Amino acid sequence: MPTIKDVAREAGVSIATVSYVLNKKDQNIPPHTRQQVLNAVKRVGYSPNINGRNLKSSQSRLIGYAWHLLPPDQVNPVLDRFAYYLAQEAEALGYHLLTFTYPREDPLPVYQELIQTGRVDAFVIASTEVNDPRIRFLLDREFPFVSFGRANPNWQFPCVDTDGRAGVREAVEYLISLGHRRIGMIAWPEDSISGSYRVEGDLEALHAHGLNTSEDLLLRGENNETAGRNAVAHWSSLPIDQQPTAVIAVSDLVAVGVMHGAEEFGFVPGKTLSVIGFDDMYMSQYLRPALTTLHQPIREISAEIMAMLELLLSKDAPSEPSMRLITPRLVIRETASPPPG
Amino acid sequence: MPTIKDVAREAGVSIATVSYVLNKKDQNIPPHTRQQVLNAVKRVGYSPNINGRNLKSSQSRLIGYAWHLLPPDQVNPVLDRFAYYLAQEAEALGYHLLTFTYPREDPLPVYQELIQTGRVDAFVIASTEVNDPRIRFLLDREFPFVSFGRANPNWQFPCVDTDGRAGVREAVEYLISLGHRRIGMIAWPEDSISGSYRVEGDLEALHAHGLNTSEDLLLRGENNETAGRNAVAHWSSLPIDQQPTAVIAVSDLVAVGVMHGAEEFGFVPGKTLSVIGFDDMYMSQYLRPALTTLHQPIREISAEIMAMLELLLSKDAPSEPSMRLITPRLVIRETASPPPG
DNA sequence: CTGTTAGCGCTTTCAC
DNA sequence: GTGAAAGCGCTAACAG
Repeated sequence: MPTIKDVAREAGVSIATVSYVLNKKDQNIPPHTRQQVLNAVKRVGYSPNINGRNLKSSQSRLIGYAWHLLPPDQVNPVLDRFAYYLAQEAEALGYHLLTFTYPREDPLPVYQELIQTGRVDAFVIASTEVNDPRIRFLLDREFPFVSFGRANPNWQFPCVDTDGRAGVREAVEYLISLGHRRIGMIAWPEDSISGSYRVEGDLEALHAHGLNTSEDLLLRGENNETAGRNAVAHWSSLPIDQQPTAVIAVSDLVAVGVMHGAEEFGFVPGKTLSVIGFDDMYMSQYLRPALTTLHQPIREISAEIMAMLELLLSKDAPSEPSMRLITPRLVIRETASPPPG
Repeated sequence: MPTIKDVAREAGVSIATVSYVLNKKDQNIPPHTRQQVLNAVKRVGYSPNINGRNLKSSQSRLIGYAWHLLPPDQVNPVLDRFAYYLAQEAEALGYHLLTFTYPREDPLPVYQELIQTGRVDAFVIASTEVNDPRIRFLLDREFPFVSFGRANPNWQFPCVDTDGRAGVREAVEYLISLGHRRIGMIAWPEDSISGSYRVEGDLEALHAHGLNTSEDLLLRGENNETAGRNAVAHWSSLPIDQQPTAVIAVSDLVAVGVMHGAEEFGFVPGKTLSVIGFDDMYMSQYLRPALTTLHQPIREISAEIMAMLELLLSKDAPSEPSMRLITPRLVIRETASPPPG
């Protein structure tokens, strides 16, 4: 690979001059010399070596993003798209994404190593949990990062998240407008942070309309198909006038379980039992009936995150850490209709 | 961040000595000095800066992997797991994965740039196509890479692939053993390379048992749900004694379409119309009935690819480019049973 | 306007 | 056994 020296020799100038024209500094290079250099660059096929540049400027122009493979080969259908868009946005700003993995029980050493060796200039954190140790760790070290997802309302850090509360509120309002009066929800365990916001949205809308929010209507489970089926099993055991006619599932995956459970227990999904999911995962459009769901605005989130990151990385005096909530979009397909009767 | 100088000062030795003990060269460092250095390293919290190291050794210890977002937000359910395992394997060998994107119509400039700037030491190529221009490009420049997927039988390059032919052959044999005699297949368009191997496996098994391979049984379409439904629509219009009793779908996504189409046209998926898919995507286990499918051995493939890459990157005289085929595993669930009657 | 030069952090050859 | 020093490719302060 040609270096700056080759170009200098070829153009008959010094390496400094080459660097100047390439970095378009305010140095007044006369057009003639500049052209000479540019020609030489083209002739020898030169691009600045990024390692040399990085060493000099002590940066890496790499953003670390940790991948999360959930227990058994499970991939979060939202996060894979997220990573793609993140990479794309990063590239637009002259960065690249370094994707890495870590043992679920012990993330910190990996982050530590990446920082210490100067591998990355910043991180994007996803799949946050309550009091996420990674966020605490980075905050303590004042290492730049932006998170997709909240972790602790008392910590100040730059963060973008889906507004699950507003999304679910809208979904419930929609069901109410369809005529539903008993609306169930299947949530994640109480320690799930994004799950909690979604539940809040549910309760808010229900309260606003003076509807029943009894315990029987709010069930919880892990993020899998079984959780949905179990919930329907439970509801079908209730007296008929206490059974919900519509359900909000905390994720599309759970919604799939609801649809299966519905069939199993004598409901007609989308007819005698309406369902609304959350995520809009790729398969959801192909389910029968096609799933009405809240679309996670992944693309906007990625863009927003990278914009924040750029700000952090560019200005020396980082402004107040801000938090941006982005409202999911209700995608109306076939699983929500007026209640029977 | 502390540098090697800080350690040297702290330990009262020269930077060379520090480097020697850290790189465990055969230099005979007496245990006492070595310990002194190690203590100093710990005390100042030092890790070698990777940019310095990279510049010196003119490498980056980064593997480039291009992401592929198919048309409308579609993510290949296999490739996201692939990327995860690839990252994991790379890390085990002291590399990291740099994930990048490129415009579908014009990949080369992005690869070119990554090479020229010294950003990556090698590439892993996935989603290969016939005569894949990226492979031709890298071959011409003698830049190290390993591909997941074949491209041209006349080109010599290191490559790992799923043995679609063997997999489909096994699936068809299985259907035959169940008693099926008319077995259809839904393939991708003829220019799909991995699709062609899967078709070969189908035809081989059919021929071996002297079964019908008429044109009506081999249908083609894009990689989506519609392709599966269209195929069933076509078959249901055939005289009953020409309709297949079982179908091999070239992917799980297509298989989903078959299941929907089956219901729509009066078949019972898994009963009056057996279906076997390909991929074992995450959702397949949750379909009703659960999809019998060929599991892509993604983990093994990633490991094999990284092993090949390491060989390429380590030895100066790269051995013969080899090709490894890995046979998918038939995962028997609920969509294949003996034919009716 | 342009060139000389120092130095980013590291590895490694060559001397002592 | 250990250290001095060169140099990887680049940027930028400083001369001239």
